[in-house]
Amino acid sequence: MATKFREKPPPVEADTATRERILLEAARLFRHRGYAATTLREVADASGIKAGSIYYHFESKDQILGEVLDKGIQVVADAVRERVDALPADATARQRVAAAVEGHLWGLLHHGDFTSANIRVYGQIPTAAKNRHRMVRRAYADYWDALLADALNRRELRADSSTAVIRLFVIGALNWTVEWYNPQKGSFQDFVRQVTDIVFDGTFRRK
Amino acid sequence: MATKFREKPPPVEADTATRERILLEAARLFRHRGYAATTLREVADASGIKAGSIYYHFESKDQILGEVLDKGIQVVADAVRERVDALPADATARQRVAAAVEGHLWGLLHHGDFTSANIRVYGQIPTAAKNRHRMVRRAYADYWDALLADALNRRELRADSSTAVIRLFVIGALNWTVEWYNPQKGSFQDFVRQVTDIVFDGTFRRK
DNA sequence: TCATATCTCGAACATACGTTAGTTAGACAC
DNA sequence: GTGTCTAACTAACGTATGTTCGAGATATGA
Repeated sequence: MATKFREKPPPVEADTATRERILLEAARLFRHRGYAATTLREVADASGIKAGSIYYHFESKDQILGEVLDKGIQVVADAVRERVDALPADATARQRVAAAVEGHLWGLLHHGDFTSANIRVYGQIPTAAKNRHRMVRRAYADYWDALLADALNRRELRADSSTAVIRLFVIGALNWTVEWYNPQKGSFQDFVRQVTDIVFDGTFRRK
Repeated sequence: MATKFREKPPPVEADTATRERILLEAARLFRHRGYAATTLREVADASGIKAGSIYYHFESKDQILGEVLDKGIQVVADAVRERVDALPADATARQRVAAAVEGHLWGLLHHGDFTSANIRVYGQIPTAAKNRHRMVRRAYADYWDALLADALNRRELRADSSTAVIRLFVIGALNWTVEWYNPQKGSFQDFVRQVTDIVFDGTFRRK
């Protein structure tokens, strides 16, 4: 039988509001309870709908997880690129990495539920979900590798560790700040300054 | 009716072997799947017994979690104290912190299932379990605070960040290494050197 | 006003979970 | 040999989960 085409395709984003709401509450719950411990009934409750209604917006709990994970990386990557791209062409590597650190921290801490959900949950999800999400992570890691390789070429980066180790160490350290950063103790800008100082120059005075 | 006392109390550790086995496999599964996603039937399977038998050794799944969490901190704290205590009395603060970093990394990476389970799961457990475990964490944090306060007094530590921020940043960065450390890429000692260098002196050359 | 598309609801489903209880087999003491 | 302790087993219980599905409600457009 012949397929009947619509004259006008329906709006791709039918009801954005509750869909976003579901993602937001899911991220918050994944962050604080983990993926398996979070029930769709809780997500629905927090979103002001019933559990069955979730399936109008998503195909499965797994799909919600996927979107939460992706967004957790995306908000950070966007904030980083925005700040690095805003620099003048003759910026030093140190300035570029500083901009990346600030962007990373900003995205991380201003979308804490998505980023923390990503960080906390990623290690514990089935391989299939991991594989689907891996590309997004890989792209962001590559961006940092390029940034650090450039800093090494310009002889601004210290050379006694590989750039891979530096990247893993620094991003790991930055990521973990979402677990202990307290916005009530000083301004965000001051926090960025402290963290950037430690990343660049370490914690001890020079011997 | 009168309670009848035993002449000889039974051995406190009746069957240590399978009990330890259960803890080990539970830690491994908690690490890789999370607490809620790990079933006692999986733990039992991995331990070579049946699910019901777990209740001969433990009162509940919660109790297993508690012991896994505690051990995750304890193995690290022990390794740190051992190395710091072995230093001569006139050791510099830098030497003392270096010993602590090495101890932390050693405990962390040589008992990866317990330490990683602790790190990954702690943020996602019910408040009751968190409160029970909090003291153990607090004690270890205090130890580092003392170490760093001493380094600050001796003017070896840089003074432009609070010791609390430094402790949180450094321990967070160290903890995260369990997520990416690869023993097949270089020796443990070389890894410790790289990480210690970054912690002390940062990633960039001095301006 | 009617028809259609959008969104939500409520009830049900099969499955899987932590936990309990009763039982059994072997080891050791008297 | 009898009784007791240890350590494991099997089977079952009640509950909660992700998901499905048909039926309403609301709004939009002809």
